Amino acid sequence: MSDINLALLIDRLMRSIQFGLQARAPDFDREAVGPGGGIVLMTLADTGQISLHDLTKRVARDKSQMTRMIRSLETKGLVTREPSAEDGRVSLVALTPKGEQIVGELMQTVAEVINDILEPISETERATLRDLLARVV
Amino acid sequence: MSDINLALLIDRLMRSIQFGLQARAPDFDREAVGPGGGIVLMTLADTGQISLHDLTKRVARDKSQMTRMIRSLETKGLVTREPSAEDGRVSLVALTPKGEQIVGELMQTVAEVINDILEPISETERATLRDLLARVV
DNA sequence: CGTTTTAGTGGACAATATCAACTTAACCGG
DNA sequence: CCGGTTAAGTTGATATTGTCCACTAAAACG
Repeated sequence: MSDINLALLIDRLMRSIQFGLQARAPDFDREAVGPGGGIVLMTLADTGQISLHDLTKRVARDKSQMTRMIRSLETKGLVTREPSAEDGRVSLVALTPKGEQIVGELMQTVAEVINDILEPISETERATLRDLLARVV
Repeated sequence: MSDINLALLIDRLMRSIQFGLQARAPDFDREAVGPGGGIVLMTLADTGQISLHDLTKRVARDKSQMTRMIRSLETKGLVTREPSAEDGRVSLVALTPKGEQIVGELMQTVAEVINDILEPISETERATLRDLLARVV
């Protein structure tokens, strides 16, 4: 039928993931980065070094918010910032070794949680789901 | 490969929807229910009259948050609450006629936005996506 | 050059989330 | 029937996140 409640489905799915992670958070979120920080870290693991501006667009958050988030992660020693050589305005963000380690643990836990959630659908269907989502974003 | 960045994909998709809606918000969000209120209203349209407790579980939010949200929607005249006859603890929430109208406009706009976002995939693929999501939540 | 974008920062404030304590009503075992 | 326990809702306090706007400094542009 209609696209109408796709939004509700996605919202509920997102919530399920958050809840699942939260239940296990004590095991892995030692640095207390929270959900927002987790998304930023995982995105950084995905992209490698990236400008704050591009990172902001990628995770679709407010730029001022991103400034604060990066600063918080920086003081925890998980990311570094260095000014760009070509453009004096941009600052490039990247994971530190410690950040890499943290994001590794995080992604493993996320994978486990999502694996649980996707239990009702088959392996090939999961691949289909990932493919469809990747194409629309 | 891995399930790892499915979380990122879903987050980005959710964000896209929010942004798309926000851009059009002045056209339809006259009652200023905001994203949270919108989800509650659409869920109510889905379920019909429902207890606050079940509603809370359905949208996976905190019960205290839900209390406040419903009260806010109530003062806007979009929902009603009536105590359950069978159980003196539960209060049943439902849309008012005005709420029905608002949620109608909202769902139409949501459908348009999602339609735009899903542009890169075909009609049958959209059906597949909806089906898969519905089965995992 | 002067003007206009663009990347990033900072402040103020609104919206949501989270956690714990509390009230009242149902439930349940004796 | 009664006391203890669980469940539904409410309230309060606080943390986190989101949003908007003004501002600086460095490109880009004509």
